[in-house]
Amino acid sequence: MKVYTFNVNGINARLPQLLAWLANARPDVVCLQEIKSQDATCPRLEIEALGYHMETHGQKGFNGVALLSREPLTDIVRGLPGDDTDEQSRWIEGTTMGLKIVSLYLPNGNPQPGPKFDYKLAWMDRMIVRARNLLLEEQPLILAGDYNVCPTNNDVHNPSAMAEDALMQPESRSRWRQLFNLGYLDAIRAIEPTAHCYSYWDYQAGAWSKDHGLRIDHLALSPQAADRLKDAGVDRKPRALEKPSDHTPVWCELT
DNA sequence: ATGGTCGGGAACCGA
Repeated sequence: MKVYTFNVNGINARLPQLLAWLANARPDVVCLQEIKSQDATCPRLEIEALGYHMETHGQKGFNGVALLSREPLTDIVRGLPGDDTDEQSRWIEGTTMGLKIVSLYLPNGNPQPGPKFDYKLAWMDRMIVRARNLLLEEQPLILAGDYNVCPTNNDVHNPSAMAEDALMQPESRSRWRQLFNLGYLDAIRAIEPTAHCYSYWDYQAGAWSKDHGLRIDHLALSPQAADRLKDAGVDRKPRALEKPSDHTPVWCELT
C-alpha cells in the first residue's frame, strides 16, 4: 500500500489538479494539509466519486487537514490532544487498512522570535507527548504531513539565507529529533540518505525552476510500520503543472 | 535591489 502526504494549499483552488493526481497516482491513503476550507465547503462528492473515503478537520480560511482512503476510516480524532483551547485545525487521526494514520500541519512559526514561534514550539512539545502515547499501541502508524521543519542543512537549498527562519532554528530541529528519537523512522531518509528530496518550493523568485526547495514534508513511521517499509520518494510531477501547490506529494510504500 | 507570488475572501493575513 502507498501512503502519501500532500499540502495542497487550498483544496478548492487545487481541486482539478488534486482529482487528476488521484486518478493517475491511485494512492491508497492520502494525508492532506492546508485545505483552507470548512468541512461544509470541502469538495467531498468529487473526491468520493473517485472511490475515496474522506474525513476532514477543516477551518475557515486557514489550516485544515484531511484523510483520504480507499477503505473506510474509523476511530477519528480531530485536533491534537492536550490543549482544549487550541482552535487551529492542524491534526487528524484515523485508522484504515490496518494502519493508524495522522495528517498533521505543524505551525510555521515565523517570524521568530515571537508569539507564533512560541506557539510552534509548544505545539511540537504537545505533539511529542501524543506521539509517545501512540507508540504504546505497538501498531503500524504513520505521522504524515507538513512539519515546517528542515531537519538538517542538507534539507535546505540555501541555509545561510534561511538562518533566521523558524523552520531552521535549533529549537525547532531539536524537537523534530525528539519526536523521531522516540522510535519513529524518517521514511525518506531511510530510502534516500543524501539526496535533497525537496518537497516545497516558494512561489516567488523562480524557486521551482531553480530547484531552490526545502524538505519539510515528512513521514514518521512507527517500528511496526517501519518493518514493512518497501520504498519512499517525492512525486515532483504535480509541482510542474499549471496552478500548482507550493508543495508536492511525498510517499512511502508498505508491504 | 528589502521586492518577488499565491489562497482565502473581500482589506489584508498567512505562508
